[in-house]
Amino acid sequence: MKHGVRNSVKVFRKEKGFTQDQLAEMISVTRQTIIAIEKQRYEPSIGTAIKLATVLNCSLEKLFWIEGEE
Amino acid sequence: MKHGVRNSVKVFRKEKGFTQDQLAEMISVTRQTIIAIEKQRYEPSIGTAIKLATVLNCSLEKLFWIEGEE
DNA sequence: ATAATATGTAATGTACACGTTACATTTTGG
DNA sequence: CCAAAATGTAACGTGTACATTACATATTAT
Repeated sequence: MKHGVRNSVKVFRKEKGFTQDQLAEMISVTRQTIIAIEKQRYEPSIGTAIKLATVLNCSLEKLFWIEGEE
Repeated sequence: MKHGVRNSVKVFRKEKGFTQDQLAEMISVTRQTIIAIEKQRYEPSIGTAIKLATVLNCSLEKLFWIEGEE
């Protein structure tokens, strides 16, 4: 299990009409971090995840889930 | 902000009557990881957080929050 | 008391989250 | 079209989540 966590950050970001750059700045990370998360290259810390859920105005459970438990 | 994320893992673990050892095994991490999380020494990945919320039978939002936003 | 069980601490190592910079490709609007 | 904006890729560095082992201190039960 390289990393079983999936997310729908890209979906919610587009829904809000944010660019990766904007989203990155809103939660104080770099655009690279947003890209990596959206591309499911790595799973964020709970801190980054909470910030994402907050600015994307959705629950952590809807944003992140373990593959196979959706 | 060393790490602004707080958690109530210890509270929920005790509520369920689990030992650190049991909890660790349930989510496939070492006891050290549980201790470090409970002692707020570091914030877990979203993957570890989801597993904790699952076995402790509570929402991520109740288990983890950003300090000052409780 | 004391033995078992649970919790904590400490040292060392590895993998990976995240930052920084730079450039390349794709998408969008005038 | 074409230029600007958005998205993606790559290389390298740093910090830290997490593993492993070993030992020390609390807590609980007999």
